[in-house]
Amino acid sequence: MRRQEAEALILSAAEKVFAEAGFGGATMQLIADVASLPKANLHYYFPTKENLYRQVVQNIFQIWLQAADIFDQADGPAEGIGAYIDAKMEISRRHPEGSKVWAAEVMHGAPVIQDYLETTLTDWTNGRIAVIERWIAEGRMDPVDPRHLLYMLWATTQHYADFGHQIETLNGASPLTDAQWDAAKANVKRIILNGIGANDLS
Amino acid sequence: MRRQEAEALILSAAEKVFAEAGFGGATMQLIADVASLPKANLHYYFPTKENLYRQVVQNIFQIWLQAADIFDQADGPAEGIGAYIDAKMEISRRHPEGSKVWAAEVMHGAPVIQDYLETTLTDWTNGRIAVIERWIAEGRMDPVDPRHLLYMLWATTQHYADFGHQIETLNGASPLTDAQWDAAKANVKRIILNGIGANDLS
DNA sequence: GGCCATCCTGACCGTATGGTCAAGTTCAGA
DNA sequence: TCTGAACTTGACCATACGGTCAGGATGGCC
Repeated sequence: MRRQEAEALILSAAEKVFAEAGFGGATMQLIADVASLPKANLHYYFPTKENLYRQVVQNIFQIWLQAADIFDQADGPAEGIGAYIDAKMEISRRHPEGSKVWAAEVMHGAPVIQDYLETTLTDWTNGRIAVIERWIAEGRMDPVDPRHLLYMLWATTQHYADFGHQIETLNGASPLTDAQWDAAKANVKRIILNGIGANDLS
Repeated sequence: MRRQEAEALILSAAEKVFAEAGFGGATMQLIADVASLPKANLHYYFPTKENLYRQVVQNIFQIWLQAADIFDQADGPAEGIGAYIDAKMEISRRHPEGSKVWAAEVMHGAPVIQDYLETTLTDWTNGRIAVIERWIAEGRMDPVDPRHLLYMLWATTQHYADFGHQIETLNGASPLTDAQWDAAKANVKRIILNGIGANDLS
C-alpha cells in the first residue's frame, strides 16, 4: 500500500474511533481493528497516539475553514450567512465524526490545537466580524453583536453533528431523512436571518 | 465524614475531572487527588468508576430538567422562551463542567443515559412541542418547527459552556465578564425571539 | 537475478489503571 | 468502658495499554 492510502485509511478509522470513544477511551488496537491493520503498522505511519490524534484534528480544522470562503464571496448578510449556514449544516451531515472530535478537543481545553485557536481561528473570526459590522453599518441587518452571532451560527449548525445521537433518539431512533435535513436547514436559516433583520426583502 | 458529605465531595471532584478529561481520560487516582481522599476511599462509596460516572450524569440531568419548569409557568412565547434562555444560560455559566460531561456522554452515543433520552427527555420534549404549537395556533409567534426551535435553544445556550474555552480564547484569553454574559444573553434572546416573531409587542 | 528502500507484523516490555483486601480507626450508644 | 457498625487506607494484584523491535515480505530498478 502506498504511504498516502495507508495514512488516509488510518486517519479515517481514527476519526471514527476518537469520535465515539474520546481520546482517552480510544485505543490503538481498536483503531487498528477498524482499519483492518495490525497495531504495529499504525505505529509505522504515526509514531504515537497523540501524533495520530493531532493529525485528525488538523484535518477537521481544514474542512471547517473551507466552509468560511462562502462567507466572503457574498455581497450581503442574507446570502452570506445563509450560505454559511447551509455549508456548515452540510458538514454536520457529512462529517459528524470530525465535528465530534473537534468538540471534544475544545471541551477538554484544546490541549492539542490551542495555537490554532489563538492564531488562525482568531484571525478568521476578526475578519468575519469586520464583514458583519460593515453590513450593519450599511443598514442591511440589525445591529447585533457580531461575535455572539458567530457563536450562534457555530452552535446551531454543529449541534446537528455533536448531538446527532440525541436528535436521532428524539426522532424515533431514526436518522433524519433528506426532507428532515432540509427542514432543519430551512428553520435555522429562517429564524436566524429573520432574527437579525436580514430577510431577502431588505 | 458523613456519607452524604463524602459522596457530594467525590461527585463534585468527579464532575470536574470527567469534564476535563472525558470518561476514558479520567482516572480514579486523579479524582481522588482532587477530592483530597485516598483512592481506596472512593471505591468504598462508589464501587466502580462507571457507577460514579453514572451518578454524575444523573445529577446533571436533574439540573437540566429543573430549568424546564420556567417554560410552563409562562403564558406566552416571549416570556416563556426568554426565561428558558436565561435559565439555561445561567446553568452554562454556573455549571459548565456538568454541561460538558453531558455533551460528551451524548456525543459518545449516550451509553449510560440512553434510557433517559428515550423516556424522560422524549416526554419532556413532546410536552414543550405541544406548548409551542399552541402558541403558534394562537398566532403569538411564527409557525416555525417547534422541534428545531428547541434544538436551537439547547445548542445556543449550551455552547457557552461546552465551547467556553474557545469563547474565552477568542475573548483574549479572559473569561467573560458579567457585562459580557449579559450581552450574550441579550443577543441570544433578541435574535431568537425576533426570529420567531415573538417580540414583547406581539 | 541481485540489491535496496520501503513496508509489514508477531512477540514482547514497562507502566498505569481499576479494583481488592485486610488491618486498622472512629464514634455513637448501651 | 465495652461493643460493633461505619469508615479509612496503604499495599497489593491482574490486566490492558502505548510503544518497541527484530526479522521478514514486497517491489521497483539496474
